[in-house]
Amino acid sequence: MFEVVDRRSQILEAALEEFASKGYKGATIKSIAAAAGLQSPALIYHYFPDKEALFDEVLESHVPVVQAIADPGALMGLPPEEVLPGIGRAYLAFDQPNTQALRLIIAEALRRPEVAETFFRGGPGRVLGFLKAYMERQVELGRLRPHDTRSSARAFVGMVMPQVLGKVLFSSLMDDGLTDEEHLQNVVAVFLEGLRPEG
Amino acid sequence: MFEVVDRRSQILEAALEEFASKGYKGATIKSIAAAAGLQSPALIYHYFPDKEALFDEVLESHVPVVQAIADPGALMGLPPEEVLPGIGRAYLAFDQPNTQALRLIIAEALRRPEVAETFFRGGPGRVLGFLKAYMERQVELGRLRPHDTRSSARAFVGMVMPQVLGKVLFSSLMDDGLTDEEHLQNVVAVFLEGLRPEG
DNA sequence: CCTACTTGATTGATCGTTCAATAAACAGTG
DNA sequence: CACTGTTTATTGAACGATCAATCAAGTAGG
Repeated sequence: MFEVVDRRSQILEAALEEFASKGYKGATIKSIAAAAGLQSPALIYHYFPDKEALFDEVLESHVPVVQAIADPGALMGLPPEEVLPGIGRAYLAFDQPNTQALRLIIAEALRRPEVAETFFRGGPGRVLGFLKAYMERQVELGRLRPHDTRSSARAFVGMVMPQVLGKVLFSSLMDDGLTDEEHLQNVVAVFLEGLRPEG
Repeated sequence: MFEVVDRRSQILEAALEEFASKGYKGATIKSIAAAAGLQSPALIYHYFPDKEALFDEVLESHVPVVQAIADPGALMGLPPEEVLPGIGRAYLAFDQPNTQALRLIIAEALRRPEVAETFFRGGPGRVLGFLKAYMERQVELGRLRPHDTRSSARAFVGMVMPQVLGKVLFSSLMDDGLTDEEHLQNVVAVFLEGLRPEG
C-alpha cells in the first residue's frame, strides 16, 4: 500500500481549516472528520483525547514565532533603516495558510484569556519589547531624537497593521493597489523622518 | 407594578454581553435568557423570531458610527494639528460597552463576510477614505510634503491601533502606564514631523 | 372578554464522546 | 515461507446532554 499522508497530521490540517473558518464551537468533530476525509468521526478519538486537546495542538503548532528578532543582541547596533523594514516584512508575510492561523488565533483570543496571553507573549509582545529597547538604544546612539519609546514602538507596529488586517479581515474591500513593499517603504520613511534627530 | 426596563431592550442588552463574550455559537438562548433574568428562554421567542434575528438586531444597533468625520467638508481645510488628534481620539474612545460591541463585531467579521463588509463601510473604510482625501488636500495646500496618501492614511489609523487592541484583546498584558492621550500626542507629532514639507 | 405577556414541558436535531466489532499491520515461531 | 497471537487502525451504531424552537396553558390589565 502507498504510505498516504499520515492520519494525525491529516486531521490536524483539517482541524485548522475548520476551526479557523467556523470557530471552536462552530467546527464540529463531524465536520473536521469530513474535511479530513475520514469515514467516521470516531477515528479522531484514536489520535486525540478530545476536541479541546485537538484544538490546543492545532493552536500550539501555529503560534507564530517571530524570527525577525531571533537575535536581538545583533540587531541592537544596526541602523533603523535596516532593522525596521525587516520587522515590517515579518508582519506583512501573513499569507495562506498563515492567514488561517491568524484568524483562528484572533477569534479565540477574544474569548480565551490564556490564548490571548500565549499569542501576545509569543508574537506582538516580544516584538514590542524588542522595539522599545531598540528605540532607546538608537536614541542613545544619536540616530533618533529623544522621545517616548513605549509610544513609538506601538506606532511602528501599528503602521503596518491595517495592511495586515486588510488581508485577513477585509480581503477585497481594502484593495486599492498599494503593495506591501510600497507601504512598508513609505511607512519607514515617515517614521524615521518623524524621529530624526534635530539639527 | 413598576414599569421596569422594557423586556425587549433587556434581552438585547443581555444578548450583547453573551454574544460578545462567547460568540454566536457559544451564546445559547438559555444563557441569554438567564443573563437577562428571564425565567424561561421561551420568552425570547415572543420578542424575536429566532436566534439569528436577535443577533442581527444586536449587531445593527452597535455598528459604530464614526462621528469624528461627520462633516468631511468642514474638516478639509483645517490644519492636521487639529484634525488628526480628533480622529485618533474617536478611535481611542472605545470603552465599555463599546469594547464589547467591538469584540463581537471582530469575532463575527472573521467568519461572516457580510458583517465584515458592513463594519468596514460603516467605520474603518470611511475613515480611511476621508483621511486619504484629507491628506491629498493638505499636500495641495503645502502643509504636508508630497507622498502616497493611501499609505499615510493607513499608517495614521494604524498608529493608534495597538493602543485600542491592547484594551480590547490584551487588557492587562500591554499596560505599561502609557495613557491614550500621551500616545496620541506622540503619534501625531511623529507623523506630522515625518510628513513636514521640505525647507 | 380580549389582548399582550409569561411560563413549563416538550420536540426533533445535533452535539461530543464511548464502545464493541472488524480489518489491517506486525512480531515471533517453526 | 506459513501459521499464530498481538497490537494498531478504522468503522458503524449508540449514549446522554444540550441545542434552537414550538406549543398549550396560564396570568394580568384594559
